[in-house]
Amino acid sequence: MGVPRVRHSIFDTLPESLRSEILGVFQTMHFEHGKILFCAGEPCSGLPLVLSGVVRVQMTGLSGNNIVLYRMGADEICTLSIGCLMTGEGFRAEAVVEEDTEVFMMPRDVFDRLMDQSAGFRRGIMDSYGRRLNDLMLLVEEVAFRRMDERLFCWLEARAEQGFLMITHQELATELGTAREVISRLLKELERKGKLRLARRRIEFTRQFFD
Amino acid sequence: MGVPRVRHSIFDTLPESLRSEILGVFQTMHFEHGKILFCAGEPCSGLPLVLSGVVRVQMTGLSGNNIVLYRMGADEICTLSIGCLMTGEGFRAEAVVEEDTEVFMMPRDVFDRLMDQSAGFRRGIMDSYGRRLNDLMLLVEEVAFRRMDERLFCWLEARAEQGFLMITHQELATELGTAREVISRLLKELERKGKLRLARRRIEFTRQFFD
DNA sequence: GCTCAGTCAGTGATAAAGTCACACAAGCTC
DNA sequence: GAGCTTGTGTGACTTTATCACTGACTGAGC
Repeated sequence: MGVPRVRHSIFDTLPESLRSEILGVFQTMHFEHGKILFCAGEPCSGLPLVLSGVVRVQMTGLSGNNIVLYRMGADEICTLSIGCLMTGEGFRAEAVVEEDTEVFMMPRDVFDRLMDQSAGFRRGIMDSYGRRLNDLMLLVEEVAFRRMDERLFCWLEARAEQGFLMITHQELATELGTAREVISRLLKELERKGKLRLARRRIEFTRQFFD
Repeated sequence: MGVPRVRHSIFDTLPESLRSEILGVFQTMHFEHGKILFCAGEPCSGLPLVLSGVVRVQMTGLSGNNIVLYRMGADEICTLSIGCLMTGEGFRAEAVVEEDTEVFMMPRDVFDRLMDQSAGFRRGIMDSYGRRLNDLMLLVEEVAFRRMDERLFCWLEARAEQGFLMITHQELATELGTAREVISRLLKELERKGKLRLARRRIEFTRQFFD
């Protein structure tokens, strides 16, 4: 495998001495596909910096339904955990690893120290917070006002470049925060229109899809 | 009117010298009921610290529908503006004054300086961010999964202590991110059940409401 | 190969919520 | 009072959610 290039841009602005000290102390953690980075209600053991891979953050409603809130990719920070880390209360969300992931788990005291000592670090954290807040606001708008057929189509469109997707209707329903039956019916409708071909766990996009 | 006690708890942890300097430079601004603190897309002139009053933050969907995201009261910080302030892009939200409000409008350079110099200030900002994020996550869950009759009832319940409310159905619809007709029908239903009495701009709670 | 259990998808019936169109009523100005 | 604006009520219809059930596909074990 070789030694992975372990880096995160939030360290770029640190003075050299501080950086090498931090990087020396840290060990990176590996999480495989399907592993849970943190669960709903669990106290937070540190601030995860995502070095590579993809982590999905989703929440379970009181009704038991799920919805995906956002994803974190390489070079992102699990902003959600900061609140967790500071107040000690867990959030009602869980983080599931979608693609094998490397994470720096930054302990609380290191986080505090960097917040104290580095303006660049602070800026990175605040940026991340701002983006997350914006994402969630857009999500509220989407869930409240957009039609499901349009939302589904957009979601598919954003991942159609490979020509097909391996995903179950239930997983799609969780992405959009709706029921499996709704997705099944909308997909069938798209298949009737000739934009898709459906199979078990598989959605294939036809040329028509892109018109 | 007398001189209002102009204070905000985020200043409490500042060293005395810094605090008196900041407080000396600031002027508080007054906003009256109905005034707009900031509009969607508008660049941000500073970080508003709410000293008194109530400000409602709402967003307009692409469809033109509105939904209330959250409210800010005395001693709160308009966290949303920080992202705005840092990236220079406006958010798609607007802030409307509900009860006459006093605000410290903190300029960008002062914000940066306090972030640099005060751990307490940083902590206050991060706390505020965490709470906002949590609120929005709960809102996503509510909008995605909860039934409207239940949401309406909870909303009314939380403000029923006075025995009546002066509000239009359209305003209620904006609170919950739905259509006016939906609210009208649900309210009529509650009236039929004897829990409310409806009049123009007015909802009166009967004893039955509280059972 | 065959059976069986578990997972995944399709669908009808019904209820809840959103949209459209319009009627009408209350309060305001002239 | 006439004419206007704002707020509410309601029918008709569409979209979405929920419930209940069916059957199809897949993999493990025999």
